[in-house]
Amino acid sequence: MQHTELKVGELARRTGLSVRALHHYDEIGLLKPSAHTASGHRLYTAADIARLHHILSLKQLGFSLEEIAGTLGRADFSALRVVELRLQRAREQLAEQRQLCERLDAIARQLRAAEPVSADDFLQTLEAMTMFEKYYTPEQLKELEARRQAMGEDAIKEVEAEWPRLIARMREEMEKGTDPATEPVRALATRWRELIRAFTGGNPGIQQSLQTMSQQEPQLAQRQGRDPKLMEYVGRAMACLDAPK
Amino acid sequence: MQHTELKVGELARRTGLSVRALHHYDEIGLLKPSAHTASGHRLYTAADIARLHHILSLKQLGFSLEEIAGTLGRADFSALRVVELRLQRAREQLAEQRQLCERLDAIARQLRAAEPVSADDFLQTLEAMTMFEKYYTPEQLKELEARRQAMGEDAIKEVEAEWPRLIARMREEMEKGTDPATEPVRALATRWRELIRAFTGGNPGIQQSLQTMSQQEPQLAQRQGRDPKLMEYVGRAMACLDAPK
DNA sequence: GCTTGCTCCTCACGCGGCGTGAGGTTGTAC
DNA sequence: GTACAACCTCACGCCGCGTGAGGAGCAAGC
Repeated sequence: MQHTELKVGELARRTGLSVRALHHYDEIGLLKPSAHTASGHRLYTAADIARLHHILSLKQLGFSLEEIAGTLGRADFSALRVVELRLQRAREQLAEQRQLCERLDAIARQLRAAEPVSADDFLQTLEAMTMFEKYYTPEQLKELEARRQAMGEDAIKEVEAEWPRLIARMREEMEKGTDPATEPVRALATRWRELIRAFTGGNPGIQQSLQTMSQQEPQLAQRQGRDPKLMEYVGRAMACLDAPK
Repeated sequence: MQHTELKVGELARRTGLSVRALHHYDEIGLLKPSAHTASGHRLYTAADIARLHHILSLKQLGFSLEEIAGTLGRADFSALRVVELRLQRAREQLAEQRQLCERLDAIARQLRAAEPVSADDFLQTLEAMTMFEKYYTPEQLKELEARRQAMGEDAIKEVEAEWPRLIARMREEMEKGTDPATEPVRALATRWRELIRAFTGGNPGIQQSLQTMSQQEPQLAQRQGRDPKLMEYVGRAMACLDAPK
């Protein structure tokens, strides 16, 4: 029984840790070898090795070195409570990871479905997605996704291409000073309303979220050419649609 | 259009970032404000803000600041490839998180089922579990778990209490020098075999894993009092069981 | 004895993404 | 003029080590 004390290298080899890690544990007081040679080499006894195994067990469960030190420090801890707390944290992290995967997967699917996308388009899409996640509830997002699926890729692209044209034509009329109650503004406003309805599906919650978003994020509308003046003009045209001719 | 340039504080407020974070992005060259006041205050232009939004989008997807800088640096990257790589990483992390949750949950269940457990028992159980995860395949672990469920807590405890007694009695006989072919060693060996069979369920894979574990981890057996000499004695007793009387 | 080659030792900096001061200047309001 | 907020630039701290640098201990072969 003379060879029970190990030097760092040996212990590192047996546990799969690095020598540096063992040095670190020594530094922070987590595992101090109970003996040293005359020349200062660390000697780990059987008790040290047992402690190290406990440390590694707790480490596998995701505890920080500080938590491990605290736990091993006083032996009167409630194991169940410790584990349950850790489990709760792990569950939260799991949920976050899952969300992240879903986000990435959604983006990847979009990218695969679309033509090779320019970097700019990609970043713009990303921004739109984060915006959506900010203003729409998860259920609303699911409904929107379902509607997109139902419409099909091509139809979506058509709509996305139509919007800028519609906005441009509306602006023309506004700048010409056309009365919003008359044609062709009535027709444009009707189409405008149709496109919005195609998006919301008539869901009042989604309508509400859409409105909130466009109010809170004016720069988004701005980039699409929907500045406040134009929107006011469109608003008047809509009102005229509802009013009897 | 005179108020489009923002100072750090304003930008921080609008994005939810900290001023320090923006300083950091400046330091590492990720987002350098394109203008400064005469006195050196940072002024973020609309373009800077747009870039920041891109940065935040990519950050939400779990990219590191360095990766983001690289991605935004050259505009010719393949969005799909970038996202797919990130997705792969995220999936791996998700799998790890899930495993961790399962481990923690298994331990929590054990702790809830058992009486209030001492810290030492807890750590010992942990060690046993990590050992098991090392030597048994996931399917084998599931089978073991199922068999435990079927046996019930109390039966398991009885067996766990019986083992040390059985080992002690076997050691007595060995030290008395009893012929392993005779009673009462035959009875003890028979019981020994029964207990092992109750554990393995006769599954040859599990039998194999059990053997591998006890060979690779002699200190585990040692702590239970099953030293090499005793095991050799048991082995002889087993052989006598199989041989005709 | 001396060298070779391995293991051991003690500093000490580095990573990522900032938090958190310290200590000083600028800008704005009363 | 004076308060107070917002800005500035260092610079250290976190966590769990990796990765050297520069030197001493230790067994084996010449």
